[in-house]
Amino acid sequence: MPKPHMLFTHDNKNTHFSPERDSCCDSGPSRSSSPELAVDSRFFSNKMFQAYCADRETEPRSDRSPQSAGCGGKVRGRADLSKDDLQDLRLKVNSRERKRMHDLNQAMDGLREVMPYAQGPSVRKLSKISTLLLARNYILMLSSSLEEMKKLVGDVYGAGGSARRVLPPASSAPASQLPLLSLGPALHSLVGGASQHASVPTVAQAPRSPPASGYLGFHAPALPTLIKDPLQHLSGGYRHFPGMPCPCSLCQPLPASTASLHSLSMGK
DNA sequence: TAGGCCATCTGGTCCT
DNA sequence: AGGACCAGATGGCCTA
Repeated sequence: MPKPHMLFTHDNKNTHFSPERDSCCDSGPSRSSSPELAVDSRFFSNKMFQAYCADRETEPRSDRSPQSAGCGGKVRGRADLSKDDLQDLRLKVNSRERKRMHDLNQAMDGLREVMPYAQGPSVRKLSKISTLLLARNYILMLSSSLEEMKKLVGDVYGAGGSARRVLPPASSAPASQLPLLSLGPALHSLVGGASQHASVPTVAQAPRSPPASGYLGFHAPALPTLIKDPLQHLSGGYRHFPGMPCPCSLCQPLPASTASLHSLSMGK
């Protein structure tokens, strides 16, 4: 016997049926990371949908005032609402919550798009937690690179050199092409499993690389699954990006200035 | 088959 | 009062 709310869902990975979709407050699917909401014909023949319909049909509708039903203004307290009205309210709330989560997923997709990680149909999508952790390290790395760049420019100008002819404009290089000095280990540990679909063969990690938890900047208990096996990335490949410095630990040693950043703990 | 990840529902809380 | 936000619960899909 499924929970009541489960009557409204069907195969949430591939197809969805949501009675709430009829709500006037629904603004339509906004999700890109999850399947579009669609009515699956199979649902109309299964027991879940029949149970849902039977449930609604058996409810008395005479007490359904036009003011309290649907998205109309509510004039009664929640305790005074009929069963039908409560259900309508519940569907409305569910619809809003679903849309909110879809928007959140869309933002997550937007974040994935700007992450220096191989993307494509054959590559498994980064999980949410991996995306967030990777994004954090990416920001730290970019900040560190920027500081180093400033220091370098300062040194060059301080020495009276002709930096203008040597150094490209700061804005000429996209952020994704800045040196990924310390992102490699984090990438390896975060996407070790996901990158198994990548075409690049497995690479061995340099022995100097610190444990993944240290690079990720979070403590082990916070994410036991991700760091369950710090060397898990050894079994996965990493896709090198053309025209982009390789972030993997083999190609890029970890500078001290960046390493210090990774000792920061991630606050909750 | 267990575990990870996810979408969804739900009730509570806070804010406008 | 209504909406946003959050966390817990639940069940489905996928992978090792």
